[in-house]
Amino acid sequence: MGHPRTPVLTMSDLAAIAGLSTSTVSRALENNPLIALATRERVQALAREHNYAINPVARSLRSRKTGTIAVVVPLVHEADQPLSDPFFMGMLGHLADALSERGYDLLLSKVPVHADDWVARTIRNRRADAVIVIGQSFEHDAIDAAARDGVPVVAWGAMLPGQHYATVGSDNREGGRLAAAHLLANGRKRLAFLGNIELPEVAQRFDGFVRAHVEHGTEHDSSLVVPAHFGREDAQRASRELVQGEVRFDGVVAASDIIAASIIRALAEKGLNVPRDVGVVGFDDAPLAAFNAPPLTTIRQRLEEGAKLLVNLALAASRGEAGEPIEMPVDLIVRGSSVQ
Amino acid sequence: MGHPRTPVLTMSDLAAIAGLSTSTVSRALENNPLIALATRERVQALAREHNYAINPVARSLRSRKTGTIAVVVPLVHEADQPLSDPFFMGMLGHLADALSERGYDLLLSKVPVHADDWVARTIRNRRADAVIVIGQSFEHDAIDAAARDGVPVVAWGAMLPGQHYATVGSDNREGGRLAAAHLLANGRKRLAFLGNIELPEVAQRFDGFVRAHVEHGTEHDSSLVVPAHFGREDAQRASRELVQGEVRFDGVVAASDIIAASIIRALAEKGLNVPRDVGVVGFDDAPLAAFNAPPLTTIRQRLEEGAKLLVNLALAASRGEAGEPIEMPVDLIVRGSSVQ
DNA sequence: TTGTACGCGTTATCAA
DNA sequence: TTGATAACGCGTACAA
Repeated sequence: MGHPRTPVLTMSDLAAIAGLSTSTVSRALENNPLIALATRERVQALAREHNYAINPVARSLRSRKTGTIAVVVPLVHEADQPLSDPFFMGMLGHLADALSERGYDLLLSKVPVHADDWVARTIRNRRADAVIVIGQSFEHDAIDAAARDGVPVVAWGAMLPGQHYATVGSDNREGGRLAAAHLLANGRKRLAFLGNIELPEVAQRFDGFVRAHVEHGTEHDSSLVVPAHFGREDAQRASRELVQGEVRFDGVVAASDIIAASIIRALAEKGLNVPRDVGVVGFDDAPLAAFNAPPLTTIRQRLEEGAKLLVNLALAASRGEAGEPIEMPVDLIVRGSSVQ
Repeated sequence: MGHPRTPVLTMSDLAAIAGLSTSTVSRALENNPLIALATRERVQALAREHNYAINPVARSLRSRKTGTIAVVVPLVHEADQPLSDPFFMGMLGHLADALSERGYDLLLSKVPVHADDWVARTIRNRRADAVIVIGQSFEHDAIDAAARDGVPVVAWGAMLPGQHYATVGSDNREGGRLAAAHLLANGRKRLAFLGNIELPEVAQRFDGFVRAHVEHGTEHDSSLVVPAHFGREDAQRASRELVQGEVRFDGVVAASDIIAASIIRALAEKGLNVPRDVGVVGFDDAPLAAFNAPPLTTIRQRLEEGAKLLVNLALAASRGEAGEPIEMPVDLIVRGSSVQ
């Protein structure tokens, strides 16, 4: 380490080597047909030979494009480490794929929400051509304000009335409805809902949960609605709370697979069996869902497709084009946690 | 969207507003004590008021610092989506934390290995102040060459003789030894090893596996060494292969928790019970390990600490300072998959 | 088909 | 304590 450090070649160095002007070299490297084919090939060969790479920073300054998209993950609670949530991970991976396919880099930011207006600041810090926010969280207003201001920003999350930015998200209401309807159809009578309904997406899932009850001609017990954040620890805390409460239940709709796994574990600790005593439905269809004991019945979100759409919208936004919110269909995946 | 787009304020705009020169403003924003305190405060207030933010690109061009560290994840196989591996995700999350604590951004690249010299190219593309490679994979030579060339690069992975870059990694030999010794000590007689020993880290784990046999006065059966990549699909394929093979075994050391979960599942499909019929030890202590059925006995890697060390080394490297390879202790975590 | 000249927005050097 | 001026490395009108 700390070795030779070959002096970095600059474009004018390369021009000197080639006996050309920098403009010609610049155009040749871009394969600009204005330049004679022979010249282009010679310059490109020279560049390879001398290990020359365009300085992306200078290029950005001049062209006002960074070739980078920022992905920001709002952290709801300091303690949360949501990057460990399989949904975030999966989304991140697919975004990385979709972006690199388009030749873009991914700048990752985890930003503590409500730390003043850090989300807005991060968004405004034009270090990237556009910003993708994973999960509006409580930041809808900040994102919306930035978007109104002309910041190219899109988000994964719920479609909200009057929003000024494009979103891609699952049909959360349908997801919540499918989950609850499935349990009710299988003879479960008293369903609990585990999730933080202050988050727009979760609120919509809960809407669907309520609607399924209406459609089934029953009512849900609001004392069985327990707030649980996506973080593993809080999911465990909330699960224990629900299990140790006095209100009986025989079905649970959870806002994520992590939460579903937590409640199953908490039930087991109390000697209750899933699915015999309680049916559980998760959300996400995370990779772990199939491996859980028992395998999780869950609502599948189409992450890969969603990531591609988000990237499309983000790139469009970076060009100043508007985009329409997209709501993606979800699927109920029935596994062992809900049926015998 | 595509709205007003407030014209972006430049530093000289702000200077004009303040009635100062750009030099003074630049220094005032940096809180340079050369500038009168009153002036500094006035400028900073003005900046906030007008929503001014330094253009990071121009700043980089001039100062030759990007405030960004690149994290590259070599993809061994096109089909692999290693970002879904809990180890990578965890590492990434902790790196993001450690970097943002130091005020750095994280540029994420997934690079297809052996796509010519893409790793080297990415590394050389000074879009970041330093590069952290997660998992040397097969790229040791490329990384080493870049490092010899003066590229500030560090890696998570195995300590290899004569390397020119700093590494942080677990004591893989001890990990492999602990895992195998634990199974042997509990009466298992015939141990299989599931993992791709062409990867330096896995090779070292296998070394430890062999060593445990020697210490125990037994021999391992080389037909029970089955290559398995970290990807979920290949882990399942390899697990089925091992289970359907003719050679009997009563213990498995897996190179990751994902692989451990896969073999347990494959055994279950064949009607074999873990831990009764076969004892299984994983590697990583991923969050899912405790949730698996049965909960996984595993070798814990100290990710958070490792991430911090990697960041320290990367920043040191960006300053041209050398760093020493670090090998971190591992711990055997005994859970239900290895003992009754 | 190639070259000249300027500017992107900042920081560093030197002078005042 | 502040200001003038020159880079940083590249892209692009405009000229040749």
